[in-house]
Amino acid sequence: MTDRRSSMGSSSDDPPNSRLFIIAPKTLNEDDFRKAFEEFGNIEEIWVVKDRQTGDNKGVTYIKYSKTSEAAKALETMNGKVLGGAIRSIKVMIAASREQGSKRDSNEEEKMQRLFVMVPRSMMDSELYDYFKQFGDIDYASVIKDKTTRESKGFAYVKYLKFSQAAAAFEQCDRKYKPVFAEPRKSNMSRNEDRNYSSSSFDFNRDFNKSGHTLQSLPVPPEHYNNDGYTKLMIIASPQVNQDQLWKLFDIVPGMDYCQLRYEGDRMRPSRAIAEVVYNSPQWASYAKEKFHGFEYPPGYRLIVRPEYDNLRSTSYSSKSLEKKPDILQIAETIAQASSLIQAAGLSPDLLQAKLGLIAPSKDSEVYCSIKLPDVQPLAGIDDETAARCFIVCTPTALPNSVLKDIFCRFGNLIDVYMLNNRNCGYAKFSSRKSAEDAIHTLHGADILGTRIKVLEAEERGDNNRKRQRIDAESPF
DNA sequence: CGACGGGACGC
DNA sequence: CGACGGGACGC
Repeated sequence: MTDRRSSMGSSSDDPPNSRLFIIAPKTLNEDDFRKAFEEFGNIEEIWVVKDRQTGDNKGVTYIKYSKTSEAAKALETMNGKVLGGAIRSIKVMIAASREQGSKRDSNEEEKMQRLFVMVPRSMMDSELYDYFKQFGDIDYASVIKDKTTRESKGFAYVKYLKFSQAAAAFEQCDRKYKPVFAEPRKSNMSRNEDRNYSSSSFDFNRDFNKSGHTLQSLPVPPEHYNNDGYTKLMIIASPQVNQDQLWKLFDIVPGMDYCQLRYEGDRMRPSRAIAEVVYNSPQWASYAKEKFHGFEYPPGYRLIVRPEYDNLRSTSYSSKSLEKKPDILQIAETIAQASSLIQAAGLSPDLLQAKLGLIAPSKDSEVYCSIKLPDVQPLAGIDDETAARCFIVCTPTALPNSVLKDIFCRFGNLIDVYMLNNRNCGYAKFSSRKSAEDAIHTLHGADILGTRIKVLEAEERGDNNRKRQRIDAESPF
């Protein structure tokens, strides 16, 4: 049952793109094809299609190779060639799957030249390029990133100029990349409005947990800016945020009247923080909404900011806001501050903290982490192998990836860090044993953003591990 | 007290 | 121009 041929048959597309579809003069027979195509690799089958009744050659032939790269070389060399004294040349293509039949999609070539690969979340485009260029001429190498945070999603596209180059990468790249041939990008179909912007569908858990896909990306028409007249905002934030922090954050925008915060849920372990923030003018209120909605504070946790309409003031604000309005320079500076804050959301929490130092100077690092952290260090090189792994446990719940990365990179040589799906444990991979040991030594038992983390040496993966405790218990002392 | 991931592109 | 046959029971 481990024999994949038994269920697939040699005419299937396994490995992918290893079967040729050939249009050729009807005079050519199987031997003609064999002679011409055997030099490119191991041919599993040649099938010259004949009419069921008459037995006539239909001018269509399939050739199945063992390897994708063999089919690639054969295609690139033989397409357009004339075989065995025939008049017309042959046309060589990659056969579509049997299910797909004869229909072909628009981006035919892209399907053969582009790979979809898994990469460590630390990998950047340039590193991806530098690794994959050894297999051929790269059209582009692109790590997919979250739209708003710019964090890597952990996968990437690599497109080559030739099928044979993509095939070489597909077969020879390190298996940790788990390469597959990429599905062609969806062509100009009907522009689907797949996002649901209904404003009543705020879901705290969704917006809290999901990275990068919040209502924040909603395009807001400029007219919306001042029209509503609201001056009060409702904020939903991580329960780790306190009133002082939130006050200082929203006070960046001029004209804040007050900020009041309460917690929801268990008193000892609140589920979220809810705040009301009131500005002395609708302009600043909507400006603040614009800037802070979706902003990561603390890093990894997006604020949800929405207008509150219950308390609309008429026009009484106007005189007040006029008299309190700072001068132009001051406004410009403040906006610049706020903007750099917003941009910093995509950067490391370390850098973000530096920015936040402007407004919450003293104990911000203690909010972030209970211990003194080393400085941020560069990640491991792209060819570095994993030398040691840490096993991580977060209580009560997993930390966001951006935070994990920031914490664990500080010991140097970090390859990747991730939590297992829907669990509070995960792994950090290092290319240096010392780095892993340092991380364990420093981070074990630390408190990060209100989350207690354990950092242990990871057990060898795979086989059932004997329990150490038992052995320890048996040994005297 | 938790143990081995994940998969689709801003036009 | 141009899209899918034939093989066959062993442990």
